[in-house]
Amino acid sequence: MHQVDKPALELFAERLASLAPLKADEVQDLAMLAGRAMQAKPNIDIVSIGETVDHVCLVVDGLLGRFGQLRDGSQQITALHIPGDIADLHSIAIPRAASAIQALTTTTVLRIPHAALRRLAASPAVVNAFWAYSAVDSAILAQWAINLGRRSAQGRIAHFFCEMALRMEQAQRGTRYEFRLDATQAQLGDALGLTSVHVNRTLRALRAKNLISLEDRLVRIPDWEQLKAAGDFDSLYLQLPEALRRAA
Amino acid sequence: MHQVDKPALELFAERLASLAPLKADEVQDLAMLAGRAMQAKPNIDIVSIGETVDHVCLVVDGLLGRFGQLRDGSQQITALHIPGDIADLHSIAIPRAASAIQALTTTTVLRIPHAALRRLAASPAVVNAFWAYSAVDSAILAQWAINLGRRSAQGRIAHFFCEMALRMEQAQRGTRYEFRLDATQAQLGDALGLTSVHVNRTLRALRAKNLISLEDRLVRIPDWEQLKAAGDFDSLYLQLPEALRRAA
DNA sequence: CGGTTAATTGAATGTAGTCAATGGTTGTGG
DNA sequence: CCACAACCATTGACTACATTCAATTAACCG
Repeated sequence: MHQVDKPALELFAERLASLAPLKADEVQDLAMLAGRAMQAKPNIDIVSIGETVDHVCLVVDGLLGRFGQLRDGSQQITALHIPGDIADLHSIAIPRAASAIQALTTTTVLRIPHAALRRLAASPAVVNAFWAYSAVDSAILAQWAINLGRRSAQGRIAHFFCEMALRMEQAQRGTRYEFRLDATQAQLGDALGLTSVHVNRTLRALRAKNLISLEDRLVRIPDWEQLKAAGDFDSLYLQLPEALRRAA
Repeated sequence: MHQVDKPALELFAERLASLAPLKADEVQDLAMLAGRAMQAKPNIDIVSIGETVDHVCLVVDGLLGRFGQLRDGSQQITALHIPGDIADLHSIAIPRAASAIQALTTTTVLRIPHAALRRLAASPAVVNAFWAYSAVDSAILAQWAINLGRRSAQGRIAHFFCEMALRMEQAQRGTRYEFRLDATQAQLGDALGLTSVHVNRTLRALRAKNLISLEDRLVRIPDWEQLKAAGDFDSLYLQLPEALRRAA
């Protein structure tokens, strides 16, 4: 029997509460938001660049990415979103999308209307929580940029896995030592600014050093401290709640 | 006689107003915010990673950068801020800094207390404008990541100059065809994820193609359309006001 | 006038990209 | 049930873009 995951919306509400003080009933209201569920297939825009949206995308199950596409056909993933994340909460503040959103694997998305969120945002505490959530998203993006700009392939992948490990743990989709990452090596390349070939070779090198093990999309981290060192990773930017921050 | 620039704080207030509807008196209040002015010298943290700040940094004159520093001493600039920008407005939502802030050249900074901004943020319209401002900052960061991850050195620099050109024009510090960028080639390298040597060679190549001309930190763009093409640049993400968007 | 900082150039090196081929797995329709 | 297609991971050989190391020149400053 498969254990039932905590509802994504509840995860989201709790994360907001961990970033800014919210009253119990505000958290309640957030966790009870309604929306339209949909299945998203890979390689199809859920949101396209330039589109003006009137809803946000909550990841219920699967993996969503924000994509920048180049004229020559290559693309760069600028953010990855796991269950409990809202991929474009900022669209409330700026409804015109500057980057596309696509699923990496078949993904269940809950589309929540801006209108509903704006109603809750009448409370100053809630707007502040929304803003703080966006700010963390932005801090993650800054680390992404540092990763792309200044780290070697091995360091990049190590840092990336460290981040995903902690986020997965926070989302209760595994632990930092073992979690499932449903992306192809080509998609990892798009996230890391590498080619799929080089991702493959670099993963092999990391496996050889016993920094990670990876079979069938299941990532295992035998020695957290060593991987952290290899990726020059510091979890500060994730703004983890006290409870999760131990030894992160 | 040097023409007097429009006050940075006024620029900031106007930009907020262009991102979200604000009442005239709200714009007034924003433009009259008080703070403590300071001179910032290059290579010294104005804000350090992990620090909890109680004020934001408005650039009055000069150039500020957000820095990520790596263990090995290399660093990646994740954002550049010109007069009229607040480099860390998000610190109101998340006071603990995830990246350092430094000046690239001697820079005049106005430190405005969070408390003063929070007072104005009592108005829902103002919080929304703050959030929207942060969201644009984040969209710029996403393009930065795309630049670092997927563009060639020439494309990167071309894209970067296009962005700075339009932002300078918006800040009334030059035009998109000619503006002053007070950064060394090593600093450009830190922004672009390249070494100073390669920045130098790539600039030479761009000059040879007549895409830019550059002497004494003055950037000239003889053919805007050509540079746009070289950098695969689309200004959408900058959310420019109607008036500036022509042919951008 | 040294001393520092920045730009520029050359030569050698190295990391990651490109092109290409193979094998494994899955899914599907005849 | 098998043949075929599609997708993904893996590997090899070659290439190319960017880094590293090093040296020179120019500009500026105390």
